[in-house]
Amino acid sequence: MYTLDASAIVALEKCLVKKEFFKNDFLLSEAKVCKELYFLEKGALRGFYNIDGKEVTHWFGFESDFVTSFHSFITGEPSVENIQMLEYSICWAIEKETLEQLYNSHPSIERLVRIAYEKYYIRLEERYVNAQFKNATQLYEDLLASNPHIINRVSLGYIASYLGISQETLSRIRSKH
Amino acid sequence: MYTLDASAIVALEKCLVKKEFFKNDFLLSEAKVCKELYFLEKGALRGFYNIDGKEVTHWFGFESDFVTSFHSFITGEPSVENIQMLEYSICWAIEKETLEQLYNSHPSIERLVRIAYEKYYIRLEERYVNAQFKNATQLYEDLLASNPHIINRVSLGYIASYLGISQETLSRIRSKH
DNA sequence: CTTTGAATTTGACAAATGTCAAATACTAAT
DNA sequence: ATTAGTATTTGACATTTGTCAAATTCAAAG
Repeated sequence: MYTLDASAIVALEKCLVKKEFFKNDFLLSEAKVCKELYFLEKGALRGFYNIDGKEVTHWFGFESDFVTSFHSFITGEPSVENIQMLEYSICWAIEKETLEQLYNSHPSIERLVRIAYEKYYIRLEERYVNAQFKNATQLYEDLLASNPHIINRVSLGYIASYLGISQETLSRIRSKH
Repeated sequence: MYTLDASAIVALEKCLVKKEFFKNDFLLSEAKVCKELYFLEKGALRGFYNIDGKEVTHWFGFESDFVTSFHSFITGEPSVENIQMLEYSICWAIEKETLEQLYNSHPSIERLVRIAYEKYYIRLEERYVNAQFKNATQLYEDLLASNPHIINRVSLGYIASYLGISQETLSRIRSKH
């Protein structure tokens, strides 16, 4: 893991704003432009779309994750997704403009972000390939193997959605142990 | 689109190596560590996995794309994917170590890459959500709408694989206009 | 401990897509 | 133009997963 130099840490800390949220609070609602990036110190949350009247959870965030609607944050367009807390959570927020000023004054911060994007990119790529080429049972077993803690913190309806399968199918998979 | 300052362009050009490939040549074979990033000036290629004895194409590259096995390039682990040319192509290659030296001497190059990752991340995210929550017909129609040129340059078997559906299903969708 | 609402499971059936084999169409080289 | 090899389409059927409704289980509040 890349670590910032001391002066960058000082500069960054001056720009972070602590925000607390309770279960079910929204960090972001669709149609709003997301102008902040968040670091999730404690808690859990989900990103979801409303598609044809249904909520589709496509992503979870946990401790130490960077969180935002990346599409909205990067493009400046209104968000098409919602971010909602699954538990009481503590976030540190930074404005997009502030972050970009920090990039100019502290290249090590831009490097930290570049490396974070690399990590997140390959993580998403792996999920993508799995989702497309594994069946429902394999997806669930892989999740159990790689992120067993999710099962204990997230309700099964959200997990089914995250895996791209119906809740009933997930339930049937679980009933076969 | 972000543009480099003049000195960065000069420095970068000194580090790029031109490579030509013919149709069906491999840019990368699985099990090899991918230590280079490529800029595709001209041509087309595909990334694919061998899963259970079947080739699964999960990605295409065209003119102006950055190309590599991101997982292998970033982690330094052996590639699990192959990259193969679909046509005669011209690439510009840069070594990972060389690129990292350029990050240090020219922050604008690191910025260019950071912005490229942002773009690639949200592109992948969009594909991911589509793949998971649209049916085969919608996926094909979306592809026609957003990337009509792909149909003319890539064989249907690869496109079916890319969309995560069987070639027969794609053929039946097409027969209904 | 009981109640109430939410979460999860189960059953019956429908729909979408995959698989395998065969037929047809296309392409490039002779 | 002919041929050989490849790409694409079609048919018949199997399999997986989704949908809807109902039953059951769980969890929090009183």
